[in-house]
Amino acid sequence: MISSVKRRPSGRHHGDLRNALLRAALDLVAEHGPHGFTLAEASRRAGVSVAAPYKHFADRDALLAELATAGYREQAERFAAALAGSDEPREQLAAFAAAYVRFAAERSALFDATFHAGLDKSRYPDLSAAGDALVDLLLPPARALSRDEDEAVDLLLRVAGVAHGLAVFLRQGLFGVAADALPETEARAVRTARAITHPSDPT
Amino acid sequence: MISSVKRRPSGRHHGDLRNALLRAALDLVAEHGPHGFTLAEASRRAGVSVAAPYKHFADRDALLAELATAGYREQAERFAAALAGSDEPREQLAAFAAAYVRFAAERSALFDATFHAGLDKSRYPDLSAAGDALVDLLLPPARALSRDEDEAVDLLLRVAGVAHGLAVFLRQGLFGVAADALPETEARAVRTARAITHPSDPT
DNA sequence: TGTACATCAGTGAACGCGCGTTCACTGATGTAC
DNA sequence: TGTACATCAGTGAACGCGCGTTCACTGATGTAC
Repeated sequence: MISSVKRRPSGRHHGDLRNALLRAALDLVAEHGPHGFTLAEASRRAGVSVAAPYKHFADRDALLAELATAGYREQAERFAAALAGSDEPREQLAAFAAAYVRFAAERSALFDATFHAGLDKSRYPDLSAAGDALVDLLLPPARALSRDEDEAVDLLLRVAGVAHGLAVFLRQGLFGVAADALPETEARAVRTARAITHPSDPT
Repeated sequence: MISSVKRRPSGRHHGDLRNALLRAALDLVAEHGPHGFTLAEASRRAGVSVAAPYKHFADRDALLAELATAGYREQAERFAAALAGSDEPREQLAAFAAAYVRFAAERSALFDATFHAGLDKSRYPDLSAAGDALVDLLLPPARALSRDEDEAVDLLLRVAGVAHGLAVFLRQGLFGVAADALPETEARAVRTARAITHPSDPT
């Protein structure tokens, strides 16, 4: 195994415990769901005592919040790339919907961490800021298709709504094995987004 | 308080512990989420020892599964009523979407119990049967708008997808206080369902 | 009507478990002189 | 270059807690005779 980039791969000190804990936590969420993560088990997997995490995180929830924040940031990257694929607002929103579904399938633990961890967002400013950034990223194409701000928010919520619903259904296995069903579900999300943004949509 | 209908409102025996436990469990889910429910606390609220529930349920998950099953059954009632409001398939699906959102808002604990409890459905035949019954109920209007079965399933999933996504967003407070936003969210679900089933939908 | 008995819903005490968190500590590292 | 020292990431033992589950039990009820 090629050792990851570390500042100090020293004897006593772990070197990169912070990230090792985040990775272990993500694995636990992947295996047991967002509530199956425990600080104790994450410590064990990182090869460290149960007290060690407290040198890097205030408490259990703080670690989870950091995971969720990372999730939002990765979503932002993916959605930005999706929007960049076209300059037609309708196609941008359709690409966003597809990217949303893909994120939930490919990074399902991170998806769970952002949506199902049950964190009190207001306690974690970085987390809510990362969430707000997503909205800021996605509003422009919705505005381009809308008469006013209310309509833009409405449109975005509807497109994000389908994306989220289909993503959750995919995660829950309602479409059979998740990996097999991904392209199909992406296509479904795209078609639905197009229907929602269709000029003849009887709004 | 008017006492509920009981077979034996006797001294030593509780009379209706089974239902009292289910009600207490539902309250706990409402207060702390689907993972905040504990058998011990439910027993306390029912005014009974922690061992008492085992006379009525095999274990903790069995109680939760019963709650989820009840949730599906109530959804079935509500959706059937929604479909009965029209004989136009498009309007039936739109009414279903609205009813879905309404259920999530008005019976949020039951909604959480059905979707976020993380139960292994295959271990509870009654639960999965109740879930299947929902699909059977909703497929007919989707079939009426589709060329074949695959298209019908696809259509239903897309409509249910928006309904679910908007319901979750509403639950998470993305639209402000849930109660205030309910009519608005229902309307959004209806409009989106109509857009999806619109004849000119570029499928 | 009275009595003996089987049933079974609920008791209360106990179990082992894993958790989050705290604490005084240690020892490798980097730095100042 | 060598030495004294401050730093601070990680240790290991311990805490109190609430949980799910088990167990032998009890006593009110309904029933058979």
